[in-house]
Amino acid sequence: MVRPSSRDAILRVFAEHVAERGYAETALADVAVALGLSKGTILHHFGSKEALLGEVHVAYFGRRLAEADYVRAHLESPVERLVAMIYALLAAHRDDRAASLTCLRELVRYSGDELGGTLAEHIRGQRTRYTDLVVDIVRAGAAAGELHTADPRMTALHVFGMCNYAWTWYRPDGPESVEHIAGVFVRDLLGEERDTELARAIAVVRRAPGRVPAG
Amino acid sequence: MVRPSSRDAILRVFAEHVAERGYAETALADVAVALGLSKGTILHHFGSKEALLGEVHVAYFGRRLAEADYVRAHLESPVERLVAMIYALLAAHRDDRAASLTCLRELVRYSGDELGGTLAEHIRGQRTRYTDLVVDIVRAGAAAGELHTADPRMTALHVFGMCNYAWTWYRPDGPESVEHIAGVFVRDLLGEERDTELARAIAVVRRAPGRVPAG
DNA sequence: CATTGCTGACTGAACGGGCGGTCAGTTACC
DNA sequence: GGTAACTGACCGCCCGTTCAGTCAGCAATG
Repeated sequence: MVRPSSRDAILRVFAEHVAERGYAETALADVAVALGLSKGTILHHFGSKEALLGEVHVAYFGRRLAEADYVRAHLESPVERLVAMIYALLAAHRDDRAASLTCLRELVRYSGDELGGTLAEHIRGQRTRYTDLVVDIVRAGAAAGELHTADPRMTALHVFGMCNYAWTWYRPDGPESVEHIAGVFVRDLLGEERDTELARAIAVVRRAPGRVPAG
Repeated sequence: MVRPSSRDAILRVFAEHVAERGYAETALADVAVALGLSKGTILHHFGSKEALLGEVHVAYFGRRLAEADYVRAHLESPVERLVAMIYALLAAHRDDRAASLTCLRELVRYSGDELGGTLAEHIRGQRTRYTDLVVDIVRAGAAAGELHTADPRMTALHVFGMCNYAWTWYRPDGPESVEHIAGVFVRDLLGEERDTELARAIAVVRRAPGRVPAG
């Protein structure tokens, strides 16, 4: 295999395997042969299997946070921002598929407060930041009277569940497009079609940095 | 340990372990010592670790389906039925906790079309039936003009995600009660407080069969 | 240019622990 | 005494991790 940056290739193939089979069912030996490398090389670069998973998480959340910052910078109204976040989360299932599936499958490894080194702590920090971003959007929308909620944090968790759970049923080659799904979800949540907001949100998210172009 | 029906005890403790650690990280030996049994006994009753997981799934979905049938029989309006299903799904996180967590964690094992014997097929059948129940409720509500959706199946998946994803953050001893969470979700979805429907739904679900009283 | 020595990617064999599963035999109950 | 629950020792595989060593590139040296 080529010399430079096997790291990225390892990360990518590892994520693909975990996305498909799950972490525990993924053997480093399989990843190695898929890359034409030896098992030893993978450990040489990352030290342990767990660290490898950690790096996939950090990279994924880095991308989502960059995207979110871009949305925040380019859309003003809370409704548009919220719609954009919904679309972004769903689009990641299609365009950043391996990492999305990996992180959503193995989410729980970094949710509890169990210790786990500085890496795990960092990942928890990223998650908290992302969550807070959406909570703030919901709160702002409620304050502006543009959307209604009895509890912004719960509504944010509602949104995360609605979008993230799609990993269990969404298939890129399925009949429903991400744009259609986002449209339905937005309508469910906001009570009416929001086609203009949706169109703007889609346009902004598509231009956002940190996105992996559809494979 | 007592002689009769170790089966149920094994199933229960196994589910508790999987709920806490995950399937792959659960060792049958640990379950055995927790029960004061030997590993051999567990295999003697269930044949394999996988079969054990399967039985937890079957029992869990059996309970949810019994509950759903009861709701269907005791509530007429689609809105009330939908509210009841939301409450039931959330309440299971509290009252049927070990099985809920186990099944939601390991959901994916029975979602793909990968083969897996008659048991896996049976479980897929249960899941399909449950999904269809909710899709039908949404469709009926839309037809009656009582709720709006651009796509009943997507809206049903929205509801499942919203409720099921709670496994990643809901804690029985947390600040928010299941009733509060259900109230917020229902409001998010239906656009306004639905306190009377929620109260009726809660009352019906609490009387439903197949429920495990809060531990 | 040839030599030397360093660095870091890479290898492959071996290790060792964990764990699901097997089985021949024992115990307890009807 | 037949049946079913139960045991505990054992097997064998899988897989993450270790490690001593190879090889390619490269910079400094003369």
